[in-house]
Amino acid sequence: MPCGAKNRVEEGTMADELGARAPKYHRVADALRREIKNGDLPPGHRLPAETTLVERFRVSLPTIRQALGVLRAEGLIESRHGIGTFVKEQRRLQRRSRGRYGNARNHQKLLTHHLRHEILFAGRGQVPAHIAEVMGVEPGTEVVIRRRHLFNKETNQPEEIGASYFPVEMADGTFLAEPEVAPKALFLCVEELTGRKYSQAQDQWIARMPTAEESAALDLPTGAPVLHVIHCARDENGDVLEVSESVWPADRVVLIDEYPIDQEPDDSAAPSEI
Amino acid sequence: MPCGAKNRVEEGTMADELGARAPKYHRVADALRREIKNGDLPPGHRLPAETTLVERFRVSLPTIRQALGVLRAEGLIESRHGIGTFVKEQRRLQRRSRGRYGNARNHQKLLTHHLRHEILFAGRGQVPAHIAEVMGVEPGTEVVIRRRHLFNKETNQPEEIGASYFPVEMADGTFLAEPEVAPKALFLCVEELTGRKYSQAQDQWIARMPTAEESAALDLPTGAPVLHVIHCARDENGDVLEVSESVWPADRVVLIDEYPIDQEPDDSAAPSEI
DNA sequence: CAGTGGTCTAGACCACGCG
DNA sequence: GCGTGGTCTAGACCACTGC
Repeated sequence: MPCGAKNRVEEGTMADELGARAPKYHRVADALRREIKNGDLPPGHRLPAETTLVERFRVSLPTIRQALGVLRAEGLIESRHGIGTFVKEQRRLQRRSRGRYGNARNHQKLLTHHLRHEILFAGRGQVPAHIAEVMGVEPGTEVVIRRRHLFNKETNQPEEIGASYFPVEMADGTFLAEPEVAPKALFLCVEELTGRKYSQAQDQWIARMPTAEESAALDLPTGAPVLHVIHCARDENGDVLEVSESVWPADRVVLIDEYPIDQEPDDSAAPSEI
Repeated sequence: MPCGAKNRVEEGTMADELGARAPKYHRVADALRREIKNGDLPPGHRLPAETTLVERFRVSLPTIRQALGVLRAEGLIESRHGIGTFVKEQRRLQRRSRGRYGNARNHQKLLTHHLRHEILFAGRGQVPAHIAEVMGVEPGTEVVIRRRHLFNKETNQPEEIGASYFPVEMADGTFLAEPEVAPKALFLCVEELTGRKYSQAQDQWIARMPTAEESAALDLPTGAPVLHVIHCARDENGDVLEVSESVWPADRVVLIDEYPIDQEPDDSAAPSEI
């Protein structure tokens, strides 16, 4: 540094907001975050080049890059190699989660007609550990698996990674094990094939960071998390008819769930000690 | 580098897994990830020191740190300053989301008896923009707000950040605007105070990266996302009784939702074009 | 005190997208 | 070609923890 001033980051603009002892990258991130939040840097706008920020904040390039890394992890900005760094559009598509069942019974069609289905795999396979747990079977048990990617028909953007798992004795030999797109909602197919009715469900909601595969398949920017739902449907006897899971890019999608609130005390739901 | 070999990262161990053109930090992350996944580095185990990894992989310290940053962002490891870097325990606490209502009607008590409540604020205030939207009021409208932090009684770890918002004309002047912990589930209090019944709900599920405040309040490791639910409850006329939101540390909590599946086609849920 | 991770620097070269 | 971000290096010093 030319003069003796230590810890000077755009003196006067931000020195008083955080203690002077906060890391430089933190203070740079804070200053940029404030400009984004208050509208000086609106969504879609390009940030100054990293080298420009180096001059402006009087810190080194790696420090600037660390600051941008913070904002990237917060989902506020997105960098495109060779082009620049941009303020992200914060709009999320709204997708229905549970109105699904009643809606599909009504219209007897695919649950998600605004999406293009791509069946990656359909057939027998070993159940993954996290699915085995909710299915109540040993890890590695053979099940019928259907893996799919769903794309937005308009933008062609990937919007969901999904998979369904069925007990072998129920689904093997049926078209559930064939890679054609089903003619209507899967659960209606299962009900027809087996004569059993979907009557109760359990959903597990998980937020986590994506695997490298998910990151590529969903076209996720670095640092963006995913929303992962594991859905287990049973008949009235409590036998598992289907376990399905979906993974959404959380920076682009919010899930909406609408349901009635019971007016009566509820004993049916096992009160699991948690 | 002493010899001319470019792109040599622990030659022979990993060079063939990814193309030799993959970034070094990527290949280092991959090698460590594999050791974690296959159990060579079990949960809770300490990784070798960064300087040790420098020697082992023959790359520079910043590169090792970048690789560890990848794994940290995936939630696989956690660094503790002055101590070391550890493989994270992947267990998540299971918390119920929806059984809530029926359960609480049954037992007439607090929804979450395993948690310690800390009321941060109770009283009138301006409704935040994202809540105003679901409430159907102008941003900045005055509402009654209750903000709370919930801690695990056993471990004393923060487990949820929550807030409830009520229309002023409904809640002002009642104990809902006072900072004492309510004697039973809030919605039962509201039903008693207003004589109106909670009859329908909408939940929005969002996964995102935490703000700095949330990161501190929930004691989140760097790179861990949060699960954010915005819950809107209405009476049978469609009037909003309460909007509440909860933010959970996604690396420690999974939300469980159990519900019956309708046997009849459902027309009630507005089919919103999405 | 020694060992750990956290911050910061001043460079270098590469890969990408566009004009 | 030029400007952008992506990768990588060899250092330095600081801050935290536990012995």
